[in-house]
Amino acid sequence: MPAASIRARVRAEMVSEIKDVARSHLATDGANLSLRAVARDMGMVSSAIYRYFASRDELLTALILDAYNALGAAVEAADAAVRDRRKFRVRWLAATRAVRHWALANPAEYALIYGSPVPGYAAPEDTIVAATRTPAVLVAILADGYAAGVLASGDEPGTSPVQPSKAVRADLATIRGSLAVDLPDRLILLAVTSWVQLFGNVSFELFGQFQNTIEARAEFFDQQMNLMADLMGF
Amino acid sequence: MPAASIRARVRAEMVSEIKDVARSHLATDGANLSLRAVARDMGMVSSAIYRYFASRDELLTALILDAYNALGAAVEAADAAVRDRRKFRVRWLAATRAVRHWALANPAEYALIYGSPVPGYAAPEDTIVAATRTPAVLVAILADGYAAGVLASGDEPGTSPVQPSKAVRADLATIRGSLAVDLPDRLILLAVTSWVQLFGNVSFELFGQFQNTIEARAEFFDQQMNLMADLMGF
DNA sequence: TGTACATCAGTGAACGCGCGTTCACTGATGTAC
DNA sequence: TGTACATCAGTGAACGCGCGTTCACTGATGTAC
Repeated sequence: MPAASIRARVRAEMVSEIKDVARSHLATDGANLSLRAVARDMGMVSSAIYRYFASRDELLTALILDAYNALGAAVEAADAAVRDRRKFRVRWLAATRAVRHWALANPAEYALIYGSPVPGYAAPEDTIVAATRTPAVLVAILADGYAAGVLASGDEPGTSPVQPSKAVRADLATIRGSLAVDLPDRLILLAVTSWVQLFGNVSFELFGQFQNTIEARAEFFDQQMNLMADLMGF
Repeated sequence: MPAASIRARVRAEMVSEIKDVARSHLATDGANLSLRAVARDMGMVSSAIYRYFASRDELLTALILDAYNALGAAVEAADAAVRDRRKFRVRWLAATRAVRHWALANPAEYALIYGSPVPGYAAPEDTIVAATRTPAVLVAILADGYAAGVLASGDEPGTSPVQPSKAVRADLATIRGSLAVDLPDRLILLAVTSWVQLFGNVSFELFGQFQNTIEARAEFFDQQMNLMADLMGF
């Protein structure tokens, strides 16, 4: 192995060690991440960090990207682990539980990507792509169910009293396009609804809104996700 | 009027002016609220703030309390403004839209109460009471609908494929007790679901998750709230 | 109504701490001939 | 294989700034007799 790539490998290890330390700081300080504190923990002088990240914002961006990808990977793995691909409700529960478990295991990173935005920080475009990974899995499960003929398209009367307006249908079309799935409006709408319900539940649990109210958190979550599965028709 | 109460009134005005200035700072700095910056904006020396608030945390707590109460008051007023008390879907839409509008008008305060928790800050018990005001309105609308015989109790077969477990039913009983409403399990569950759906939508819109995805925000929100109304049976 | 005293609001300086970022530098590690 | 040079990682000091909180103090405003 040429010497140059050794240097590159050491460099990559340093980058990931800095991110690891920064992640552990997120847990206590939230998004008020301090470069100096990270450097201190690594036994370096604060200016040394600038060899690896051009600024605090760049480090934050890296952490946000990693978080989206870690969550996305966890959800993909959970769905992929379901042997019988035609058991759509099982896949749905596996994927949504993976979101909850990842969030509970990494609360600070979850807050970084799904909590209130960091003041004065604007996420670059890259993060938007990574953010799509998780919803893509959820929609794929729905699309598979629809393709298998399990889910009703909703054309029959009585399934959806309030029809989406033209503007909403345009948004649904955008989603259909960007995720490249062939689903009728009603199911895309339900997918978004379920997506909101999923993250709404996780955020409420993590951010303390369920305190003194919902104590059987795991069971309640399953109940909610089953309700959404009922709605979608799995 | 006795002189003492003049002093008390001036004092009260100062307290509310400090809170106003602090609120305007929340908008740019998020929860990293700086006492010194607030004092500067008021043309005072930073230590003067301590005549009115014992610490930064106490000021934050006051802002959180105010935010919960302002939101609660807005929602109560929106519901109360519906003349025909038996038009439950209209009341539901009025109340939920009030949440969204208040949040859009006061994004920083919304983030303060429904965003990621401020690191190192623990909300005292008082705030929990104020936090109940908004859900109380939502549940009251549901309870009125149920009392009027408009909503199905859900005892008939086929309405809810997955029954709540014993632990979840215990949580539902707690909610029934603390809000003092007489609703069957199924409707309390749907109330919580709708509550989560409501704030999930508002948070996603405010925290940027709908960027490049949902553009017809107001119409989409109405669509979602109508869907929940369908579910509840209004 | 007038005076002595107590309460209160706000000042200004200080303590002790933290931060992001820049810059000239030292050594070590790699590259080219 | 050996040497001259370039690249790179990390240092240490400094800039200029911010923060929450304490404390002794000055005046003004209220209270009690």
